[in-house]
Amino acid sequence: MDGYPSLDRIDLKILAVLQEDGRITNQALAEKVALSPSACLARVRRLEAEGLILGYHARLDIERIRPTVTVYGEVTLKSHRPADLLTFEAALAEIPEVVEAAQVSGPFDYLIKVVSPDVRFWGELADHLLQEGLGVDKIASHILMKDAKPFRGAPVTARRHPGFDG
Amino acid sequence: MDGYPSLDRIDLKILAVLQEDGRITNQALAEKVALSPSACLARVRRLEAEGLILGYHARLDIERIRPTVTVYGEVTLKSHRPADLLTFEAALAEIPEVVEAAQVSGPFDYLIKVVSPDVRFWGELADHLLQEGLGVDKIASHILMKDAKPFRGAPVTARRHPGFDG
DNA sequence: CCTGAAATCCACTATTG
DNA sequence: CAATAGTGGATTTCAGG
Repeated sequence: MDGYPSLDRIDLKILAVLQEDGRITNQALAEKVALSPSACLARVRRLEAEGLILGYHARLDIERIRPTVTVYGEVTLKSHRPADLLTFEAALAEIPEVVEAAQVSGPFDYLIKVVSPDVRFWGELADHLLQEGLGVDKIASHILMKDAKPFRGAPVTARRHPGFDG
Repeated sequence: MDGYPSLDRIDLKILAVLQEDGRITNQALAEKVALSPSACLARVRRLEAEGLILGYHARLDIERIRPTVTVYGEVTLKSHRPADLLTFEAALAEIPEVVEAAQVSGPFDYLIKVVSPDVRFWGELADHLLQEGLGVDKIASHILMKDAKPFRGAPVTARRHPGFDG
């Protein structure tokens, strides 16, 4: 459990810019953060090596690529022993349609996001999760009706108080 | 409401590769899909223009950049008139800590994901959402304990049946 | 729609401050 | 740690099929 790496204003700016435009050229990035290209590239490589940048990805409009039903599942397990949690997580890792999974506090244990071709597929997937000795007690599901705010990144710098003024 | 664009095997491969590695060079991409660099680039530009590729982003480990508490909020509105939904969604769009929001079916109306510096911030944000004439009835929240499977993209091609064999 | 060539631009590595 | 300059390689455009 080590602390936070020491990041100066330039590092944070680089992270913010790359999160917004992952394909910006190093030259343009260097200009935005007021650094020479070589110094900028060295910082980017350092941020990658430190694991603060985990990867670069194209964001796709999957619903326009093929028919899709996205479902959020609230999964409750029968047991909360660490080994059982890991077994369940390992199973999720093997299912490509489970695109995201979070262990959460509250009345259920995991919130999972599933991108399936139709509702039947989700039904079969839920059945599998309930049957295959994964210790799943129950699953409540919510179908995504509208992607009101697609994920585009988290704020790199924290505000102290929320506000609707920005 | 138009149908799906006609995408051949190469287009789907390009989308899959770029989703996995958004910073791959056009040359390497062209090689992977067995096309010349110029033909490959033309396809990528077409996919971008058609809106199937919405953007490119670095994926950051925000929890290692700064202290973070991620919360899922289940938001119930008082009214479900389209105008009220849009008002609420517009408010969410203005709050950078709300990193994702989905309108869903079921006993609540929106599932929102919030990245806040601490729990107090989330409390204040929830209070604001409940007070400011946005028509919010109630919010149930779940704190993220462990990011069991971070989002890295959705499968570009659909399977017919789920299975744990891959 | 593709290929292939030509020109521009960029990434990356010394080298130096 | 950062700036500068140079080279190899990539991006991008365009002519041609």
